[in-house]
Amino acid sequence: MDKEQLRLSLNKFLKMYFNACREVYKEINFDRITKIQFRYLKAIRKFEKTTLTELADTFNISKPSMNEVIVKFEKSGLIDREKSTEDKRITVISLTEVGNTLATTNLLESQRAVNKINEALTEEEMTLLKNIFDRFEVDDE
Amino acid sequence: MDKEQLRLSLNKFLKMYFNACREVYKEINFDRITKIQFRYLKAIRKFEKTTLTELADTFNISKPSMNEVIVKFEKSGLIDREKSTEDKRITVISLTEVGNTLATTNLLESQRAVNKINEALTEEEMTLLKNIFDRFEVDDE
DNA sequence: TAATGATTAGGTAATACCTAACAAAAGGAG
DNA sequence: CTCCTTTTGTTAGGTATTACCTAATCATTA
Repeated sequence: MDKEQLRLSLNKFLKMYFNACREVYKEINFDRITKIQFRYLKAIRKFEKTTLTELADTFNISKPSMNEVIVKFEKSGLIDREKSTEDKRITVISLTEVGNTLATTNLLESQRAVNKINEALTEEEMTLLKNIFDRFEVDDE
Repeated sequence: MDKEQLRLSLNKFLKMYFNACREVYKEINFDRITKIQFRYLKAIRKFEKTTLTELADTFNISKPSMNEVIVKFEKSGLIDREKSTEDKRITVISLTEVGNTLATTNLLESQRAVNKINEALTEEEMTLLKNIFDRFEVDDE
């Protein structure tokens, strides 16, 4: 098969996906969040419950720097902070519902894309596509 | 078909694509370029030859602001500037080869992805995939 | 001579980092 | 059980970069 032709076809599919992304981003006001902030949010989500020190260590930045981010996240309603009862020095950080929505945009985007796939293809085609997609299994980071 | 299963398979494919992107970005040092700078580059590419005023008007920012960006682009070797011979007030802006490469990253990324598809699939499967991709034709912006 | 294109000078606000210093709490040694 | 050290979080103050701004100026054209 001619690679350039396949590339152009791939771009059609990708364009559909990125449109789905843009739709979702618009709906949840994703624009205000920067790349690095998004990475912090995803880390908090991964930890479920975490602390300032753990986050600062994870990203190799100083605690005051991390604190700045965390304070801003709290003011924006993306995280909750609660004093630990066992160790009163510790403040437990977790995502609010809004923060969780932002941190999991990939879920929303791909769900949206799947809906579009569902609309465009037959059952048989979807099965074909799924089988082909499964051929691209990669290790997680 | 179960949508969640299809979504997980889609993610495998997307992960392959984004890995291809990351490979390319690493190779061409894309990290230093911000989102908005990328948009400016793409605009210069679209115009082929343009001027400061045209760019400032296009993005609705002041000419000094635009100038700042342009000067930085020139210092980074992304654009060339040449005085017009017809109207000596005008400086014509165009992309260098490096700038063009950056502005067209999508090309490099999707080419890379196609190579990975080529490695993973048979001729028959690629034809199938191409036909399915073609079902997602969208209007350009 | 007025208008246009580009540029310089100087300023603001936001982001993303930093070090130094410190209070509160916890933990261990004697 | 008290004293000392460590840990956690926070404040204060600082830097560099990005992305914008207005005002003013210079060269050129109409």
